Amino acid sequence: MDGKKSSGTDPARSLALLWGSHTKPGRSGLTVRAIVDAAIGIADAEGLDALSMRHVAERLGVGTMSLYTHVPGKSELTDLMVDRAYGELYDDVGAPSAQPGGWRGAMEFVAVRNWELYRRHPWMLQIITARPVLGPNVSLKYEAELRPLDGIGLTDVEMDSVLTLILTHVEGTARVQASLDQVQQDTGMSETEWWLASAPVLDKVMDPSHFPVASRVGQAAGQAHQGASDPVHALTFGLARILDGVAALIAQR
Amino acid sequence: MDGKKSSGTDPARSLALLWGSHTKPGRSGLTVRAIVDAAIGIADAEGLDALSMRHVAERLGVGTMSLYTHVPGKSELTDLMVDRAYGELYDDVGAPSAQPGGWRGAMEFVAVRNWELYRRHPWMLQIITARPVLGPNVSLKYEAELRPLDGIGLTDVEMDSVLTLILTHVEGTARVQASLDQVQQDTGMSETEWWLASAPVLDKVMDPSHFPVASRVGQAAGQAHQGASDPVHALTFGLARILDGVAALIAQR
DNA sequence: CCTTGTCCCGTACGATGTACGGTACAAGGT
DNA sequence: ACCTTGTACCGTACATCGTACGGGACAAGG
Repeated sequence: MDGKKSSGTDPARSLALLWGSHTKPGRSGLTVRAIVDAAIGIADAEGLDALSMRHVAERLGVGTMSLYTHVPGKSELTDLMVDRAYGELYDDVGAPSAQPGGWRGAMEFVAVRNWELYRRHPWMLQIITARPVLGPNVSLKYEAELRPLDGIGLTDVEMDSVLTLILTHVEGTARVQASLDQVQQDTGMSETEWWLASAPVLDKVMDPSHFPVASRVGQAAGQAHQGASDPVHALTFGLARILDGVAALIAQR
Repeated sequence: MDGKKSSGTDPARSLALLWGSHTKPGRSGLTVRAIVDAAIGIADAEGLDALSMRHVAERLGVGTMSLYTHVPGKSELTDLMVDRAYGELYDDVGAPSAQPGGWRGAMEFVAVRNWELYRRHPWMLQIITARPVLGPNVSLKYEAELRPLDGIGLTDVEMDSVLTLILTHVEGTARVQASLDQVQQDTGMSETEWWLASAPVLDKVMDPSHFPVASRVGQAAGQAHQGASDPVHALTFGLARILDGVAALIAQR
């Protein structure tokens, strides 16, 4: 669910680029690595909307079209950015499984690490929705995150399902968090400010008697979270329920 | 996590538009309702990327800039589209709570209905990531989905948390499904075709001994799902775990 | 009949990704 | 040492986007 096609029509080309060497310089010293890092810098600082080929080229001091010598197009560039960013996740493939607290502790570690990564690079959430980027770092991440689930009574397919469930949950809540940050940055209004500006209009236009449960619960939740939504709470609450559910699955064997 | 700012800087204006009358025609017969419906038609048929103001105007046989008389900008238009689409969800506010199977049956019903809605209008997933669209239909949806959770031993805040958890899960899996469909449409390759095209390159470039668990589990999952991922399975598996977790929360009271 | 306000919309501007073709450099063969 | 060939670089151009601006035309109130 990103914008245009998420990658060129040729998977072989994309894969070769992802797994190939990114440090071989052209005659002006330009490398794939440098392009990707510049792009990540821009996306981190100014958001994915500000990421344009012209902008990247300008930052590198090269002509815009020179980028196309090293990267087939923008979608391949964003794929490269995603794989590179996922490389920040774990120092070691064994990091999650080395965590205390068994599989549950490991999965909480995985969730937190992913959450923090998405907070650092919120633009990732606008890209990864499409077909997974099968790069080297993504593969390593998959291995690292599966290992703690191995040998605890789940089938291979269930291991994949559980991991997918947890990662989908983290992505979903991180997406909400990122959106809140973005709206706040765009409008200059904090979550509570925006809510305060909306409240009088809502009161005038919306009759609470038509929404008895919604208005009661919305009031309580709004008060508790100091805003329309609290992604951090959603993350931890949801993760606890999910892990309880997985534990139940394991126990019933 | 959509593109630009998700709505104008003025919440009051957006809310007034959402809750206002959409059927009052201008002197050429143009209405907000007609604009929104035309936009939805385009997004359904050609995707959100094909949705442009020019395109909408052309379909309605009016000048492009005439749209701006009725709608402040494109982001407000997409907000209107979302609220309108959510109106399709339930015929009656009591529909979910009238479902058999208690709260669990009701929540399964809610999940399936949302899932089907997103399959019908996949473009919604590219919009709703930002701050919730506080329109009339969204409010009604919130009420309808909260009711089955009322009076089953959850606090008000927990009711909101549980619903958020379920909806986030459905959105996340629906997003994957939508992405798969989009990639398939863009490239003309089915999931399995794409995988077959990638496999030889991956074999050459990726050493399975470095990813023992990942390659074993990936193999098993790929075989079971006939592709890199199976969103329908992810939806049902995840929902079962989540509801088990919620049941555990209720039971421990 | 004139004034005023509102609706309609043509033109224009600054973006975007990238196709195309030209230029200039580095390496290999003689 | 010179020529050939391939490839890296990049300037220009095009189609597309959202929408700011201002002018023209119609409806209603005085």
